[in-house]
Amino acid sequence: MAKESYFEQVYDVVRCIPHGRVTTYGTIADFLTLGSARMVGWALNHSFSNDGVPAHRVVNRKGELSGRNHFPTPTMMQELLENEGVEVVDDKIVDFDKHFWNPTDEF
DNA sequence: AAGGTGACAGGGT
DNA sequence: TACCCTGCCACCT
Repeated sequence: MAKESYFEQVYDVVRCIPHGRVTTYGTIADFLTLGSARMVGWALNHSFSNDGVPAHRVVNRKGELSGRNHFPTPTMMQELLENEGVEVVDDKIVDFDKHFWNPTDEF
């Protein structure tokens, strides 16, 4: 089997994020033991080349929608989260750890 | 080949 | 879930 690229593995985990849940870059990086969270952020930057990747469910450790500027519209990320029942105020997720999801929880 | 960049994280203040 | 500084690793020019 061909070795998947770094971002391919990140997409695989992001696709496993349940509806209405969110996770952080560091959590994904730690789960994949790929190195640092910056790699995950860089990978999600190219996520638009691959549909089906709910990048809006991935935020930084502060629960802030740090990547909203990379969406077609900066407000789309917040709307998507609120649509899934995640309350967002001032570009930050309310009760972040309550909506937090860990990939190891699925395995 | 070398340096800069990036949707970050963690600890100290 | 403050704010500031440093470390982190792959990709691009």
